Amino acid sequence: MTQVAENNRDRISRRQVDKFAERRAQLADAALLTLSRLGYARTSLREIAQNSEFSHGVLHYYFRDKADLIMACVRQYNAYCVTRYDQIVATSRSADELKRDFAAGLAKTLREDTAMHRLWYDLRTQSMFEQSFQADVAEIDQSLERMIWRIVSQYAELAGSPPAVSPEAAYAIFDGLFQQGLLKHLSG
Amino acid sequence: MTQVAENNRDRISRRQVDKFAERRAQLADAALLTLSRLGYARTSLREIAQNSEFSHGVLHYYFRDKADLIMACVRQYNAYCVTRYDQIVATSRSADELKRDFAAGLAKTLREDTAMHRLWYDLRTQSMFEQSFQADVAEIDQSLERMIWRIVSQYAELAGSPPAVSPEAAYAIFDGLFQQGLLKHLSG
DNA sequence: GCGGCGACTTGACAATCGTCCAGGTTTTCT
DNA sequence: AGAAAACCTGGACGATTGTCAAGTCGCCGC
Repeated sequence: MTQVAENNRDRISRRQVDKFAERRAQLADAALLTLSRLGYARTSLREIAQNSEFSHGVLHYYFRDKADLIMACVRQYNAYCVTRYDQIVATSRSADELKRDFAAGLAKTLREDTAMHRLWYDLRTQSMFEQSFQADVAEIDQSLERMIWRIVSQYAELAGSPPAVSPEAAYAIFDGLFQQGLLKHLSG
Repeated sequence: MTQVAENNRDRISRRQVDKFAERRAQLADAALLTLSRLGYARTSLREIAQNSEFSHGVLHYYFRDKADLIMACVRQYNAYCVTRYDQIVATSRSADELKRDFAAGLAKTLREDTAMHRLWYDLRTQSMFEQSFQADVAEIDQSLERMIWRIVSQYAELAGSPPAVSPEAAYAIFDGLFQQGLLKHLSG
């Protein structure tokens, strides 16, 4: 175990978790920005640091190695987008309204958070090659599936008929449509 | 223009296109193998050459640079998979048979060509970041869309009812389902 | 059989990568 | 205030990268 990791333990035991975790989150945010701009394959630790207000050395003070940083980014992304449509589900009064609001929400985030979405697809694809990413990516994928299922089941309830597909299929279908939309949007 | 590129011209004018193109294809094949094993982000030219029967220098003899090689790989992949299901479309006699055979074909290639499929998703995602990939990737995507549409429209004809969705949506849906299947298959 | 050209190898290059460390600065605690 | 811990910087390292030039081998026409 590295000295940094041991220091982390000490900090934790001394109730300085907050500051440490805050800076980790701040650095992970900066990393997310750079990653979404360049993609996983072209992002270096120095580039990440350059787009933050710190030097490149600090990254190994807060993260064990590059994989540790990337996974922190993935987890941060998770919190970032899971609850995005719960508001729509809660407030919609009819099936048509839900469908229209959800479609509008999808279109809006596809337009405004383009870079972040393509980063998600990038990292998910990386998990097909790098086993260490699989667990975290699968967790995010499942939470996205649950999010879609909340929409679909609420829609079915408002429409008065049971959903036609399984949660897995529903998520896969919406994801496929969204990904194609993203591809088309990025090429004009 | 590099000297290599000028040499290419000369070779072309001397009707030695065949040998040159053959070796290019052979090297692109070796590159596809390595790419599907490691993914775009972790594949180096030396690694590609090591998994072929040549040295690393030869790659710059047949390809302008790394991007040129990667794009040759993408184009090679195109020919590799576009006509995969045409046999099924041509021989199926009923809607149910078509559905069953197509599903079986999808499942089989998902199992047997796993690495190649994840490479396709990797390269398609890279095209979201690297503009130089966009044109070729979009062309493959469209040919895949046409392939799916041949299936869907044949199915609709056999079933005696018009297709329920557009070609773009049909492809996006099948692609989403296949990609989820691939993810699940790669994690167990 | 010999000169020249195409095909390929080898070694080197500058750049960049992740990682680590020595030291300086700031904060915290007594 | 002074000591100790925490935080951060900047440079250095070995490895690896894409690229390229010099050189070797073999084949074909003259």
